[in-house]
Amino acid sequence: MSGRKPTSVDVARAAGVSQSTVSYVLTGRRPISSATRRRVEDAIDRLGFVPNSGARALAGKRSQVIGLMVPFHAELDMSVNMAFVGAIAEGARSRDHDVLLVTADEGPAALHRLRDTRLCDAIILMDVEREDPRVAAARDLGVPVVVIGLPRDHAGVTCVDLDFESAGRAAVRALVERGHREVGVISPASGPGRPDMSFADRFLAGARTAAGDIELCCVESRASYDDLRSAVGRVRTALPGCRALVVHHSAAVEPMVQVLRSAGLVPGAALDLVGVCSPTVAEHLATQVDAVLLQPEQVSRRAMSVLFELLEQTGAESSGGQVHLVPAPFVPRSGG
Amino acid sequence: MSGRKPTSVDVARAAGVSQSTVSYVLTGRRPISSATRRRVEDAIDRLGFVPNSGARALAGKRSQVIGLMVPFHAELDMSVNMAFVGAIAEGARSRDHDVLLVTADEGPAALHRLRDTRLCDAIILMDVEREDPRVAAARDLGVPVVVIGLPRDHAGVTCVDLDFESAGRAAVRALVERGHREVGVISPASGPGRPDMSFADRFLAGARTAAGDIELCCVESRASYDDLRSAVGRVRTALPGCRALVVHHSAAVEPMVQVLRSAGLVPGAALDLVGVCSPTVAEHLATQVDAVLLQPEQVSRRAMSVLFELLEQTGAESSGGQVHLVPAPFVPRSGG
DNA sequence: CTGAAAGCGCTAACAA
DNA sequence: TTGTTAGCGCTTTCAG
Repeated sequence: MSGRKPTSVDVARAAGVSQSTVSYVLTGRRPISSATRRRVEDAIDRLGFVPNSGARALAGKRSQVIGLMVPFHAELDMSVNMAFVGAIAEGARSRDHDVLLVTADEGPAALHRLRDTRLCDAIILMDVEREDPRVAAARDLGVPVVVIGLPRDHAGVTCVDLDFESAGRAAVRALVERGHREVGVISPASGPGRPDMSFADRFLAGARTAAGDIELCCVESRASYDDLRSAVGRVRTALPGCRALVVHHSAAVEPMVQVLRSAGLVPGAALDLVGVCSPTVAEHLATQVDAVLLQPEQVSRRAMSVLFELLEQTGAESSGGQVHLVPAPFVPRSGG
Repeated sequence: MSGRKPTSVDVARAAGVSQSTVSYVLTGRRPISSATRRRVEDAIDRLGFVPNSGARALAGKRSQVIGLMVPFHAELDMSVNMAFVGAIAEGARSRDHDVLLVTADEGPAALHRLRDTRLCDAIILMDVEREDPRVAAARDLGVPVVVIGLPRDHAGVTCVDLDFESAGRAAVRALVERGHREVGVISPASGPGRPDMSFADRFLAGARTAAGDIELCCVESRASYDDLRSAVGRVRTALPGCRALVVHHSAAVEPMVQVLRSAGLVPGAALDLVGVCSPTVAEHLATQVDAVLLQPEQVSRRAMSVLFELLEQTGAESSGGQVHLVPAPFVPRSGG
């Protein structure tokens, strides 16, 4: 039983090389003859050597950690959020990085803290809405930041988000193509916890574009039955002949199907329903409906690749401030 | 504009003290006269000094980071999971620590990695079920670990979990006290992603204890409408006169209320329903039902306090291996 | 292609 | 109560 945990010095001794050579084998920052490389690598896994992250961060000025700011409000759709987080964690690991989690209610101060402690090399902000004090802080943080969402004033900040506008277009277009002349659109309600969701408006803008001279009735609703039932009621009051609905809210799609079924309006038969939701929700639906898929994993993957591009730049070139919109594919109900 | 970011040396110079004094002011590991303490603290926030976490970890042998292993399977109730995570993050920050996130599918290897890199001082494993390879790894990791869940072989590992057994007792007892002689219990189904949920069994064990000579009909169901409807059907087939139901599944409670209402069985009127769910779910319910509250935040808080106790011990005393069960309070529907 | 040596910015003896 | 000093375990010049 070796008492102490092995260091790169131990590895160097075991391999009969200098300690810096061990480091260079690890970092790959200079050519190493395959002979010594093998001896070092052998020593490494013979001793079970793992580099000390603190020492590495101190000497190398990089922690190999990505900061991730996550919202924990009860109002949000947590299963979707978890999908974001999971994919981000995966993307980080696949690039030999780790993820440090901070809660959104630590606010802009957390960004400065993460920078100043040098705890992480780059930061991802989830769930950024129209107005958000973190965006200003991110802009001149001096550390690469990628924002998930599309804030109003996003000049100089790299943003990745779902393309809600094209999602709105796709949803309505699908219904128009099925011959509908009247369409109801049910958007997530902006509650007290969500003062300014830009995505709802972007979705509606897209929907209106696709509608052209088609009648559109837009109402808001939370994801509960009773609210959805009343939302459907409002649509049918405004547009009595309407047989086409769009629900823009992952968590509302399943309840909506139930509401409609219990009102005798089976989606796919009595009316057409387009659900705008995550793939998980779409798959678990008993009744097949048309879907516009919001894919959190895709957004996360994109965010990670953009983030690591920023990270690889020297810092001078600063290709920041771009907006990346991830498409939301339309998937007709099984059988087209 | 000061170019470089200030270090403790800069602070020392500005305060006219030695660098170690700055360190001692920060760590509080030795008495400092209030006079110099003030001068140091002034210098600190005049310069905006923040200690470098890498250097601190390297020198101090503590990273001030808690590792958190989170499950990301789609089968799980993500909103509940997020509540766990949020409360853990909060608990860490309130003790001046941060949280490093790793995904459960990195498995036991991640535990070794976290230990060997010295990335974190302690680890929390979420969602540990009956058999879990991570438990063995945790047992002799040499780093404090707290497990959320109750694995079969938990000797030598500190566990924190909800007290599902007493929750089961409370749920059934409440119905018995309301005069019911026949009770249906609907448990979460153990799908392919969840081979061995110990909590479902513990809940049922509690339910059976409280039942005594009362008729109990236990069925499994997933959280969707159609499944729940069929589950209710099965109960009513077995126990035609049964007017008392328990649903043990946060995500199933709201759908269940709908299923019952649409069958003309309004909870609280035609029958009594006890929902075993998180406070969030209970609050958002339109129809008031009796509830046994599973409080993820309480579990997290407990886990954190236990973890920090372990962390404060020298390591010799090893008060590990204890099991901490967090009670699930029964809350009668409004008005008692 | 490899080695020697100087830090990175802290903590914690050891001295006073 | 405070200062001096020796590391922590790496990365990265600077020399060969």
